[in-house]
Amino acid sequence: MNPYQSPILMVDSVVMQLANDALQVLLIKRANQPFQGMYALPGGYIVAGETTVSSHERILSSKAGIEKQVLRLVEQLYTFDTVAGDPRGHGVSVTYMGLGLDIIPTLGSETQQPEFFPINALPQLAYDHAEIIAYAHERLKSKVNYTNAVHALLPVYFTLTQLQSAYEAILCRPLDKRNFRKKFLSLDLIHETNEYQRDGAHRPARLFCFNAARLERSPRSFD
Amino acid sequence: MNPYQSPILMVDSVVMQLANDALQVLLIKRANQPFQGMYALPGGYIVAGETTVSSHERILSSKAGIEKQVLRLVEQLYTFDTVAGDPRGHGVSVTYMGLGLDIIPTLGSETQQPEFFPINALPQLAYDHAEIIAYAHERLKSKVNYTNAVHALLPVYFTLTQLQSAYEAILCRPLDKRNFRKKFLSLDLIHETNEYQRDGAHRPARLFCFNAARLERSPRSFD
DNA sequence: TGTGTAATTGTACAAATGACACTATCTACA
DNA sequence: TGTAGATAGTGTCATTTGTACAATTACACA
Repeated sequence: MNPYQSPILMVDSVVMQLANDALQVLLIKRANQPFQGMYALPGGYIVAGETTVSSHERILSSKAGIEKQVLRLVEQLYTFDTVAGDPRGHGVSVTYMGLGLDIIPTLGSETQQPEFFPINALPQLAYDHAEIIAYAHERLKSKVNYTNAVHALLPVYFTLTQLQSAYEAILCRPLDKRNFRKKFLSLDLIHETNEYQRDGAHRPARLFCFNAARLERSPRSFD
Repeated sequence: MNPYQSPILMVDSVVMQLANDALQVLLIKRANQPFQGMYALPGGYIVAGETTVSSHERILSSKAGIEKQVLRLVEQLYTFDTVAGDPRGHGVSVTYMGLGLDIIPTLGSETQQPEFFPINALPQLAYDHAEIIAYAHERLKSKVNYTNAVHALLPVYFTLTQLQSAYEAILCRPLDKRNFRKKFLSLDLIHETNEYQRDGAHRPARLFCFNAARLERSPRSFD
């Protein structure tokens, strides 16, 4: 059917969420050689009849029990040639980034101990997965500067403090509270509600909400 | 050898250069079905033992006689699933963008009438290639705003007027001469030389030169 | 009612952006 | 030789944006 012998096609996935004031990445412990016992991104081979997108969904479901509805933003990252020094031999890996909230990985049909790790405290990783995660992190950092992408990491109703914490976790640096609020509110990406979050022995925080549930560009960049 | 049946892997290439004050895209006329006689991006199948990068080089050489040294900037764009309504059937296409100067396409070993067309006056295109070109154009527009990517489209020594024309061709809008010069010079991406270009019956223009021959980010964006 | 805790708000200075028009320098030709 | 034609080169002001910085508000609990 196919007169050409293609390289092996794979998908690797960088699933991220916020927890404990940090951006966290989903990793699995490899059950088999190569890199047995080491951590890696969930990934696998693309089979006939699959698009890269549907393959990505299948692999996350089977390896970490994560169904596609759980990911509130999915974006293709980059396609890597995996030749030099890669024990898998010659192949091509299409990588995706998935963002969500309160994701609880479970043992899928292929049990692989899925677990989230803070992006700044990752274990040693198999393959070139450390580079792929660094690439995903850069992409996310830049994306939150000119889009509402952070919506995929937050609940529908959130406080400005939560929003700022999300940006600080993604950008890995502290932000000035007054400047952050002034700037973000001027972008017209969110609107206030009349609800408040009562949290403890202090003034309650007003809850806000994104205008659009889907990815949207802001008129100018955040930073 | 490969226990999995992968989709067909392809590479498509968006080669661009400046000519006649316009950004131009390399197209070939298809010799075979499907889309026989229509224009398309140069592209082809990735064969065993090739990376996507080496496949891209081979395909440009064989289909348009363009050797890799001629492209002064090559960047991967995106990987498209080619399923819905695509006569090739199920496949995955990795797309690259290549930028150069004074590229003269020739009939390669696979003769396909390669020719440059202005990006704003393209003929009807095969497959989803119009979308791929639009994607490449968006990428380039955004890239020249925060990098020195335009260096790949200009000669080593160039005038500020040439530089501005390049930006206008890429961004498809006129720019203010004084603001453009002030802004660009403040970015520290180029330096002046003591050479002048004598062109006709008017004041000669000073020649400038990029500081770095490779891709470099500018401290802030251009636009 | 006082204390602790987090939420909310404004000002002043620096930097960047954007609109806008005239002078300089060369060639060619009368 | 000097004048016309053509492109190169340059500065100011008003507006917007970025950035540094601290006091007050509203609630829970003791």
